[in-house]
Amino acid sequence: MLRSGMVRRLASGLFTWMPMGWRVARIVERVTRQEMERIGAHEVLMPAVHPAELWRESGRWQDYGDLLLKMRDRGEREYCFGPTHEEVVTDIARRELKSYRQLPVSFFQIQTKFRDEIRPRFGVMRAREFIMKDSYSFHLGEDSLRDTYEQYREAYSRVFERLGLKYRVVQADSGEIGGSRSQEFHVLADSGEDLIVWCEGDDFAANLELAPALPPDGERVAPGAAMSEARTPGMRTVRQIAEHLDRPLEDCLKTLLVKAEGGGVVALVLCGHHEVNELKATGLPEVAKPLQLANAQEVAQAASSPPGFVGPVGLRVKTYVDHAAAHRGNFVCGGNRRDKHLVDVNWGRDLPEPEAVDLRNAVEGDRSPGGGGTLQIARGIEVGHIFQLGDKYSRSMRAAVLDENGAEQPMQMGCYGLGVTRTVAAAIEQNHDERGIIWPEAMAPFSVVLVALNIARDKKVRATAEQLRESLRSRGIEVLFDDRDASPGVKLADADLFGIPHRVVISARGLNQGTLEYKHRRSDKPERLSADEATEFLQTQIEP
RNA sequence: CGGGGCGUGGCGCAGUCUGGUAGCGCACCUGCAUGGGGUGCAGGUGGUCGGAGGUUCAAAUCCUCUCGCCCCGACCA
Repeated sequence: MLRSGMVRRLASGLFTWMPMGWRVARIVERVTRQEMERIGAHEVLMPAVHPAELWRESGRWQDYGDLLLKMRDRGEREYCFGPTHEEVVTDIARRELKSYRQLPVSFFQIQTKFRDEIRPRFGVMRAREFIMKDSYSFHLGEDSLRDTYEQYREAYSRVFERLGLKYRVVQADSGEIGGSRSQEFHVLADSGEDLIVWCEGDDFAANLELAPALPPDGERVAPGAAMSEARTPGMRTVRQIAEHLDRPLEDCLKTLLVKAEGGGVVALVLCGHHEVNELKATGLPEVAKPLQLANAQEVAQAASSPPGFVGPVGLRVKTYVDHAAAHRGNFVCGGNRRDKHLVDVNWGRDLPEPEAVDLRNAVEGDRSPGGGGTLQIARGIEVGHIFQLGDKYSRSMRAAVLDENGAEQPMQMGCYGLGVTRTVAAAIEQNHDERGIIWPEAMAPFSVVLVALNIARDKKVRATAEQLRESLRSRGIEVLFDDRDASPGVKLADADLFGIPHRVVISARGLNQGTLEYKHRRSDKPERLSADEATEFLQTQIEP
């Protein structure tokens, strides 16, 4: 949808913002800036290029990995193009902030960042160079940090509210930036890269990777028929097994062997229809980080069978069982022998009671951890992320103030990012149809588009259109005036593509009856408008 | 990083296997017609065939090297 001329690609992950797109980006900037100022944050502009020594101090010269674009100047000094500004702002803070009386304080900037993404995709959504509003706050004590964090959460909510986007705030993993509590802001869109989970009945909302999957309610079904062996030649996936044995997928347990910390393997058992959650799995003490599947050799050694036929019965490695799998009775699982599975297996009868833990991704319909009902899942695009960093950077970079007792205390820090350019892309992903973009009123590059048909030849059309344009402009309404000498089809199709909310068509046909035609981008039935009252009418359409 | 694919007028592609005058659609320019959902007819402009080297009488085409881009994958038995 960005082919509408909003941006043009220069190279992988690099885009030029063309006039129409840039207007929208500036609207996002403006709204964001206003909300930042409203909570008392101070705008600054930090360098885009940072000296290596600063990043070595925080340890992230290494930790940030290949995402960091590194470079040298003529004197062979090392630099990076800033992907984020914790180091720089902490350096400012430790020079400028000496007393608790200067706190709390927060700074923000709207800056171009660069992250050397492994694989830039989805156009501007995951560009390498992008514009971000980033803020940093400094505090004495965690209470103050929490207060400011709350203010930012509300400010961000107001930004997305004002832009007219459907969004959700979810609990998030703080990843490599570090720190404790963090939340993400997601614009809901089917093309989103992230899965987010929430419950309408309570205030639970989280990124899928963090959402707990609760144990099922009720009693486990009682054991039935005795355990038996089934032939399953060449069947390596639970789906094939379920179909072959005519059992529901939930009843077919899969056993994943993953590499263990310091060698060997660990077994993870899940229901066939569930997926392992990497964050949860690597949270187990024995499991190696990052999560890696065992290779065929390791599988053969541990289970005396090829991959695909591994099961928990008689398996002599450390085994963790997901709550849902531990709750099943009379289930199917691998037989630890080539082409064999076991049927009607029961915990406590055919093998010991399992060590049940939360291993899987939550699925739609699961019980909410908030207790208010069941979970819903949707795709989202992460457009904002707020963190309580604590003293991670202030300690490693020695940024401290004196408290009221004259004792030196590392400052508590928060950081808050909002992707300006990504928000533009996300808005389009959320609001479009087969004809093009449908901008929310607040984000539209123009409020009104005037489509003057046959303007090159029809003097009356031109005069009326120009008059209307001036009259709208004088009232501060942003107008896009299509005075091209192009066929009606072209002009109308472009008007739809650009997604400007209010469209007025001026044509000879209408003018003969003294009327213009008005249509909202979301509606499909045009209405007639007397030429004289057009300005008034548009103003009332736009104001509310 | 691994696998696959593609680089030929501004854009999208054919031509490459089998070496021999570089082509098509769209866009652009000119003229005429048309004028409410990407309009028609006619005539035009525009190409170091990604780059370098090699084979050959002759290279977009064959060989070697190189650069760029796109897609998929990076583990869920």
